[in-house]
Amino acid sequence: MQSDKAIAALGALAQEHRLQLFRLLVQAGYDGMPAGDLARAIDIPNSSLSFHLGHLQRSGLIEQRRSGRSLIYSADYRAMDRLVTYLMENCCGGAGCVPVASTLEKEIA
Amino acid sequence: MQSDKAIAALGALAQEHRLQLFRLLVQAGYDGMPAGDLARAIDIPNSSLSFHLGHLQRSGLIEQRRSGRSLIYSADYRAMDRLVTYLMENCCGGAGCVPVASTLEKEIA
DNA sequence: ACGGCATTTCGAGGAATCTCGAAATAACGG
DNA sequence: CCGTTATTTCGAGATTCCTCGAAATGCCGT
Repeated sequence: MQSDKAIAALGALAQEHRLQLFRLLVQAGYDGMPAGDLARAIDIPNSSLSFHLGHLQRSGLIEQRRSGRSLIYSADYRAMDRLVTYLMENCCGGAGCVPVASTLEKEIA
Repeated sequence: MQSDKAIAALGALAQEHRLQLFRLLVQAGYDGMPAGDLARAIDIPNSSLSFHLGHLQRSGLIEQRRSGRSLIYSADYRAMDRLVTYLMENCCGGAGCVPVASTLEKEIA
């Protein structure tokens, strides 16, 4: 994952309503949830909801499909996987969130 | 970790310069780096650098200590660990969003 | 084709973010 | 003390973000 993609994903999650939405969709699993249910669940106007869903979608974290007159949103687990992997590899010093071995030994010594 | 802390950390990393800074500090290990070196490394004015370092620090991702006339910044690996843990527990459907983790550890070993 | 339901797009206002020069603070050496 | 170096704070301008009502779009049942 390139850092600009990571920034887009981080920015998408760095907002109260969007993080709430994404967590709901993660819980909902592959089936996802229709927009209406989401709006009701977090109690915001439809237009605001749509703005945030669009943001999450543009960042690649969620997907959209149609079912009748409802649009169903679902989390893209692979995108989230790529983000977490990016963070672990680039922002955690390699193995888990622990600095690289050399500096770690220095700290312990 | 509560979601408002997670949002602060995500927002702090969701910016080109700040992500760059944090990655540099992760690489630098516990020793960290002085502000001047950071400004030179990513080529931005000192006042902008200070703005972003302040942001990262307020979000809890980095720490500051003084050494002579230099201020040394270093990554707080535990904060990053908490963020990644939060994402895995709340945004990855429970059972780990990162099947590659095992292969990563293999590479390091 | 028409009416109604689910959702998005548009537009505008207000808030927050980013940038950067200039002035202020802190620490060292002489 | 004074000058120099390292860094932060202040202030203003430009840009982006968030919100939400009103209008538009898409789909379905009749």
